[in-house]
Amino acid sequence: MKTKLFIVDDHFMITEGIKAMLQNESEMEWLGHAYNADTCLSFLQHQLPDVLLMDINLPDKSGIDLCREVNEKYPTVRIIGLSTFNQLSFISKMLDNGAMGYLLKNATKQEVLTAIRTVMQGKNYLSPEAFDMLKKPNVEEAPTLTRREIEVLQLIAEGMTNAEMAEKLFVSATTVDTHRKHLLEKFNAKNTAALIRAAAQMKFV
Amino acid sequence: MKTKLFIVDDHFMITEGIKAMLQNESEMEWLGHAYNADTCLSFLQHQLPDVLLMDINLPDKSGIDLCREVNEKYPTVRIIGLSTFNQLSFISKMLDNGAMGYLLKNATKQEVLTAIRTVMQGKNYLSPEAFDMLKKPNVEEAPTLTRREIEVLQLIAEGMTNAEMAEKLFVSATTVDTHRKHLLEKFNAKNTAALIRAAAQMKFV
DNA sequence: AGAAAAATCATGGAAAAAGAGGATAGGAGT
DNA sequence: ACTCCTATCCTCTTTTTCCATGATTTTTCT
Repeated sequence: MKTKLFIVDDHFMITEGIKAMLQNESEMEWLGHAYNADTCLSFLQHQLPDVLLMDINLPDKSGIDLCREVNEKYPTVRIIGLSTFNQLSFISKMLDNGAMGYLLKNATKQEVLTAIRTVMQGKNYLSPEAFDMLKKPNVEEAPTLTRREIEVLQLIAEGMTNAEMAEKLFVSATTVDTHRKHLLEKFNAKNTAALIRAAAQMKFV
Repeated sequence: MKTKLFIVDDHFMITEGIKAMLQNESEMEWLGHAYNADTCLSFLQHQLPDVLLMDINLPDKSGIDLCREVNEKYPTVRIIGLSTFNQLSFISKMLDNGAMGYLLKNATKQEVLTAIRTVMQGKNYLSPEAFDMLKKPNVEEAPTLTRREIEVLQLIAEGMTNAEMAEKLFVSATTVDTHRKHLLEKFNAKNTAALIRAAAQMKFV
């Protein structure tokens, strides 16, 4: 029984590269590729691959959303996430959303084959780089912010002072200052600079 | 006379993809590939391609630097820059440093061939996306920072004060403060918060 | 209805950053 | 030789943030 493969990635070179790497492997069957999430979902309606290689960045939606969607509708499809090195922070999100493996785009043929075989055995596969990334304890849990705190956070990021925000929000400057203090606490930040960096990393600003 | 091609890119899938795309083209001769700038430069010492496809991100140095270097040493080599969509801001730098063309990694086989043929005629080739990018004056151009400024910027983002940075960098606090002032100017930021947000958006921190 | 969370306001002081104005020295490039 | 850039250092003043410690009112949830 051959392993049926499908890939969704908007970079033609990547899809061609994988195809070239795997086309001489007798155990692999190449079903085809898609350049965006929509086309991928349409394909899945009439044929299901065993393994779906998925870029985390797609033109119409994030690979993370697509991953969850595919996993809900077609739980038998094993998903392997793909990304370049600078997007490693998305690994855990992909895995949370049902991906069974993760590869970087500079993976060798051998590594790709190993990844596919591993997930076919029902096990998880992480590239060494992805593994390193996951090892380090993720202290960067996004805190829960109140409506007002989000508002203040975003104004801070725009460069406004407490007095300016107070005027804009029709409250006193001390109120703004209190929200600000809570933000520093919630983000565990020493000062504004650390706060905004953390907030930026967590996509708040 | 065949067109001799060489590619330098640290993503195996990309090099394989291009090879697969072009290997059946009789006018193209595949010289090989390199995964980093060093290997590429070694190769060029004994054989020169007509066209060099070059990723803008390499493990040992930026494609931009490599581009300049190759252009100075081997001006006959026509360089085509390669990147994914989110790195478009480097286009003009590559072109400034001697690249004759620019392709995105989701280029089709047809586009790659067109690019190679165009630069072989001594003309510039830009992918449509790259062209769009160059057309619109990007107000959010990342400023050019000095080595020290980058250092200070990153320490600010970590939440350090001027005094702490001064100690760490073995300079006086006023020096750090000067770098800080220059950063505010270069990023056009009112204060630290705006600075860090801008820097985060431009991937400096 | 009652508890918890959120939003509001305050005082006073210490620490840090921002703004304005300099200066000196080395290196790269013209 | 000369300019520009980088990196270094300085003073003084004002503004802003950070810290500590409080409190009241409104909203939300159980």
